[in-house]
Amino acid sequence: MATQTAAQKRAQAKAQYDAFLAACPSRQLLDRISNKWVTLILCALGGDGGSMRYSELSRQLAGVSQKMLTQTLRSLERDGLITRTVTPTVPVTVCYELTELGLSLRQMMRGVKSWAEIHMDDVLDNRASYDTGTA
Amino acid sequence: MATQTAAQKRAQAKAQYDAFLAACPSRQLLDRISNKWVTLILCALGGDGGSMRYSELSRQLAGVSQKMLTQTLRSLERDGLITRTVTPTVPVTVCYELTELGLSLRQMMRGVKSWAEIHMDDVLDNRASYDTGTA
DNA sequence: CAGAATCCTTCACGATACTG
DNA sequence: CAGTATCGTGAAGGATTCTG
Repeated sequence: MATQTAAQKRAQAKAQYDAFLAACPSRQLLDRISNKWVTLILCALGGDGGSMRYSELSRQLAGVSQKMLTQTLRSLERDGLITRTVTPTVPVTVCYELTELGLSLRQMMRGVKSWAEIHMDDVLDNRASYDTGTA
Repeated sequence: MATQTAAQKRAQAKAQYDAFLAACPSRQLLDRISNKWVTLILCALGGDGGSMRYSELSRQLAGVSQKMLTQTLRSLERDGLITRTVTPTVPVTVCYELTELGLSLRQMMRGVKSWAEIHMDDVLDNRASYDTGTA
């Protein structure tokens, strides 16, 4: 059977992909996930119950357009980082949730988001120094 | 003296910034660092001796244009994540190195880059399933 | 070697309007 | 509520040329 194909492939994967190479698929993947909205969506999901509706996400990610939100969610769903669940109520209810895979990436993303918040003032100071020529 | 201004501000910073808010400076910072080239540059620096020349970076980050490389390096320098050292040899020698601040972010970035490489096949499988409609 | 400056294309993204 | 579809623009980013 081929039920372990993915596992087998993954066993070799660790040495196979290299994002430093332009043609490597992992370069494109890195490009997709190195994105403001991806970071924020992954951080938002798993916040409380681990499941959020479209409108909740829209509210939490202040300033995101429907287009960007939908587009990013689709991309994440396609890559298997989140699941989309439609409940046929009236009106319809859609919930997004992290998969195991998405959860594993969320750890890093939380780190990146926190880094930005924690070191904001350091960066601001550095910019001020750089701009005024202060060594 | 104002030598501890930065430290004082940082003491409050942890609760002050929130990247979920559109107007928060940390949102812009998150946008800047959530970037393919930023990730790759930070990963490249600190690789060996911790210092790299412009041409070395250019070679390592396959496919990067001079414009993007220079632009990203300037941005990182301005934010205090890397230092730029010019040695007036003939021809001139320029070395880039991570600062403490840059080093702290590099940890996350290495994680993100590794994640992309390690989970590439998982993502590829998920995409195939999504595209063919295979549940 | 390590850029700066210019031009030019494309596409990311927002705004708007419509649907089940 | 949770989208899809269309349009328009501004800016990101590549290619090219020039310089200390």
